[in-house]
Amino acid sequence: MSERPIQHRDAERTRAELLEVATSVFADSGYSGARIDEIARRTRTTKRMIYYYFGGKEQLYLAVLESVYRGIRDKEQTLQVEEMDPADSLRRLSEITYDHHMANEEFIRLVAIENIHRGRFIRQIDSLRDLSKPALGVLDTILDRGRDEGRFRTDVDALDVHLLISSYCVFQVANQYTFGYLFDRDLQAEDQRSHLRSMIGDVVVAWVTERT
Amino acid sequence: MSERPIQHRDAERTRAELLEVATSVFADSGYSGARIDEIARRTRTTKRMIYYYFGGKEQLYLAVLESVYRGIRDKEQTLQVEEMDPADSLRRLSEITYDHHMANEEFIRLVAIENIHRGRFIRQIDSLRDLSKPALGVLDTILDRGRDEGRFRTDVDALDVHLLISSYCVFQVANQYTFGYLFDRDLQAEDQRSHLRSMIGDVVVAWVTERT
DNA sequence: CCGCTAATGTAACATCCGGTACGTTCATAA
DNA sequence: TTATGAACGTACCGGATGTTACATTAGCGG
Repeated sequence: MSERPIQHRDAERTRAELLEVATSVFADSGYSGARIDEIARRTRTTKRMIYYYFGGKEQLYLAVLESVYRGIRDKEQTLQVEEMDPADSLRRLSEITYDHHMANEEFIRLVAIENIHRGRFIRQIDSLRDLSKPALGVLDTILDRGRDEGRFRTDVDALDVHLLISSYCVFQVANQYTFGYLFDRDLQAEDQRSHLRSMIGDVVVAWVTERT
Repeated sequence: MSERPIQHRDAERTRAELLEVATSVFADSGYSGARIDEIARRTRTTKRMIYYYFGGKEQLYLAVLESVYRGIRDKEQTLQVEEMDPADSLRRLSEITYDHHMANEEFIRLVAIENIHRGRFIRQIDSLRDLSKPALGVLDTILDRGRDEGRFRTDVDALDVHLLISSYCVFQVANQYTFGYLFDRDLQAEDQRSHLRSMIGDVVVAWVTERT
């Protein structure tokens, strides 16, 4: 038996592992449904460490929330919608958002869970507010360009567009199970993807494009 | 102390009261978060009766799910989108859907909860499938009319339109807490309502309207 | 090599919570 | 009136679950 040179007593590793597993368990089962014992069991450490590093179940959940939001925003900031035709930019942004949501079901689930709790936990993390608003900057730039070129309506707000795109993309992930069951359509199916992926861009562009 | 002539031993009333309170508690706290004791406490009967009438927590939750879905579909079927201009009909349908969702937060929350559970419970209630699909009939009729008049695109599916409208309306209720907090905009605020209410109709009409 | 402390493990505790055993009461029908 | 069963209440059980008291070990500075 080859003893792996496991780094024992690695505070950072232990903490990180707990956070990672906790993210997965909370996303799976919700706050009440998640079990401290299960989180511990799935790591290489014990329940005791959750209290040592986080203080308790609630603080662990808060740490999870903050970490996933930061992770998402970090990823978002690396995305670049290149300088191009404003309509194409909107399409591109829509597709990026779509892909992004599809690839981060765990995050969407945690957001849904947080909303079930009426935002009770997220309200305790002030730092997240400042993280979100800049996300509208790109959209604002695109809309400005389109308006300058006289091709976009002037009465459409960036936040409204964001709301529209978010709604669509979040729904496909968050409500896939009930929708899929009730209407017999698997929103995650490969053959649906390309259609659904391009659809929201069409919708947005059709909406913001000025008609004469 | 005037003894109210309460009807004791009224099986139907007891069952109904349990179901009503359970709906509220499950919508508030989720399946795991809901407490059998709390449900009982909020009724005029005892915990024992939950097991007498429903069998257990899970069966009670299933009964709640089925009853709210039936209630929603019943209400939907009484709605009539009158014969009028297809574009106006779409706007009207959008607004009806918007109002409907805003007025039924409890239902939206139960759907969200069910999706957190990946539809595990709803899949046990076959009867709900047949209840949902007819809801697309109205939409189909409107789209047909618009297409016949040569004013709507021919490649837009009723289910796609439904998906778009649902996404938008569900999101406003389901994600109001995180969205409201992160972007500092209360989606339920009175002054937002009229704008958000008319917006989705504009979006849909712009999208399905044929441009030449 | 020693001592100190951060990091970890063990084992239990106290409470919560879904579920049930058992007894009681009321309404109805014969 | 009485027998009977549906409807209801009480009190409790047993396991699950978040939390902690206490003991232990590894690793680092001196």
